[in-house]
Amino acid sequence: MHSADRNEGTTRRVPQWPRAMNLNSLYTAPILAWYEANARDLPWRAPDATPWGVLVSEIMLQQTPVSRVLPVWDAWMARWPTPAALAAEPSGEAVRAWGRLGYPRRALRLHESARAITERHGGEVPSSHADLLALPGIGAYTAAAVASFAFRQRHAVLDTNVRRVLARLVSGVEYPPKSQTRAEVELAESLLPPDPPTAARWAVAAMELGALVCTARTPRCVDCPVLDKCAWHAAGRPAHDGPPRRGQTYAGTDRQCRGRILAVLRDAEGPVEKPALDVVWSDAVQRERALDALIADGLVDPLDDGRYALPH
DNA sequence: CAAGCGTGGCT
DNA sequence: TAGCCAAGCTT
Repeated sequence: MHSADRNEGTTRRVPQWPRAMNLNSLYTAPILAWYEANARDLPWRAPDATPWGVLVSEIMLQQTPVSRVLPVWDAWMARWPTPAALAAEPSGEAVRAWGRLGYPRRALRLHESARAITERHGGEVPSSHADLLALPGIGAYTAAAVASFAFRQRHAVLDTNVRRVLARLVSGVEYPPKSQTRAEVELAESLLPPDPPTAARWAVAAMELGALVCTARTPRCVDCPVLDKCAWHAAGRPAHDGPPRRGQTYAGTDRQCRGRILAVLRDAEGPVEKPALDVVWSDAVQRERALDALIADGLVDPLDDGRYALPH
């Protein structure tokens, strides 16, 4: 059993034929058609969604399921319909509105981004990949996603869904490598339709296929529009070989402790006394370490009077 | 570059 | 049930 397309090295297959003739239309046409019929009706995909709404959704969706993002996104956009509206508030309000989405540093960075957009970009979300990438909390994926979804530009939008789809469809393996490779980026770029609006459509369609059909655990291959072209399916859907892919325990970690401390501050109307934080975690050493880290991260503000609050 | 960073639903 | 997993980023 040889993996035909493992590469990772120097031998990179460069398409010798014109872009419009290469693999891409083979995969893109059926997936685009599938998307037209099966796309979820998400508010940040609505025709009247703003670039700011798209940006907010992308940050919230980092490592977080759509179902949990929806209500928070709705409330967020109602309260802060523009970057300037959010920028005018203390960062602690962003952290509070973030609720239980998790990874609350995202809220802080989104607030920082709102201020940067207001100050450096006249209040308009920038459209260039480079300008987006320069904003805090925005990496390669999110910059490409916003440029593509909000501004209909042509970018390889390579998230966990797309990486998995391409791993199966083209490479014939169940899961992509643990960390993104150059080869994956080149593959994704080679599949991009030439026309920017179509490329943008393809980007969201490939993601949606990964989210709804080509899922990590139990793929619904019977519903797949490119099953007949899928290398993984053709190979008999071989199981992932190699070391287990993850393993993040949560109970008892600093993360859980941080979460409990921050929850107290989110749910409080104003500053709280130290004992109110102490009761949420019995191990004092770990608790103090977590609190110090929260302060260092800017998520908690230690007041002069000894109380604690969400940041300004 | 591997590790750290929340939370909850699903199997 | 206890992992596995979810539109990643930063250091």
